[in-house]
Amino acid sequence: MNISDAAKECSLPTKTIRYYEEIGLVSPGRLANGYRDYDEDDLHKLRFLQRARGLGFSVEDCRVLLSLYEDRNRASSDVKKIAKSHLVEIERKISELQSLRDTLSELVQSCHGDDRPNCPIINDLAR
Amino acid sequence: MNISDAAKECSLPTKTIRYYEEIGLVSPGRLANGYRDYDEDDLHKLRFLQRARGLGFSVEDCRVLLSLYEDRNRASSDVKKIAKSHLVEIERKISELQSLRDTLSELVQSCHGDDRPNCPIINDLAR
DNA sequence: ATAGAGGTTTCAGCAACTGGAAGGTCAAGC
DNA sequence: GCTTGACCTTCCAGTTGCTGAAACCTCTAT
Repeated sequence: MNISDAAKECSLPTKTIRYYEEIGLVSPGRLANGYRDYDEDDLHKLRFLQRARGLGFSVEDCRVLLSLYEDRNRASSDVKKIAKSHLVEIERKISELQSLRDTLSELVQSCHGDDRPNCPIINDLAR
Repeated sequence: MNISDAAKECSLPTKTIRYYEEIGLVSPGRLANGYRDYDEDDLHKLRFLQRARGLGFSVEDCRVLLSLYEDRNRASSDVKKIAKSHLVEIERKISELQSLRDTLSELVQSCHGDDRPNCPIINDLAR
């Protein structure tokens, strides 16, 4: 299967797929004309990457997850460890953003937003 | 005031301060020896940037906010518009992360995390 | 023969810094 | 006067995860 069909199949841009190859995540075979040729195994990995990235795992996490995915004997605790620490990261980000939102939304609400120059938002930033 | 004192004063790394100068956000004077020399005005701007970046405004937002900050006649609605759209962005990110967290936390919970190879997380990613 | 829709590589750029190298400057201590 | 160490300077490269564009090759259809 050529790259654009693989792209459709896995919901990834061709650019991204080539990039994943460049950094050693997927290595499709090549046809006589030099075109990349994706088999079922490659497609599986690409779908795996698409899902894992979609869940916010870093590319380096994905590299490890892929190798665990390919290792029929890995312990589920190895996978769980990565997922858990990613989860902690996500939760940290959420609460950080929530406190940002609270501060910012107070500022926005206190600003009348009219033609006059007085602005509590700017005042706060400049304080 | 030299750069490292300014850095302490504004809670910013010197590298960042030089970077802000490079992209035209702050332009301190120079001493005879070539050292940067920050006056109160520069420090105000740096503190402003520190706060605004801390609130998650992009550097380009900060550029606009700074110019509004310096414009004694700007309308508060100009500021409010930027802050509001930033707020929307933050709220979008929060709910995105929340749904990520929900999915991931289900997966993590369903994985027993022991020595055995069977792993619902990997299974899900590979599906 | 040619047009166009694919494919290939390589380089540059995005955001917002951060690290490091190579070198100039300054104050203190001997 | 000299050295040491802590500053300062500039410039270049790297980070993350792609994305755009240029220059070129290949295949298919007309």
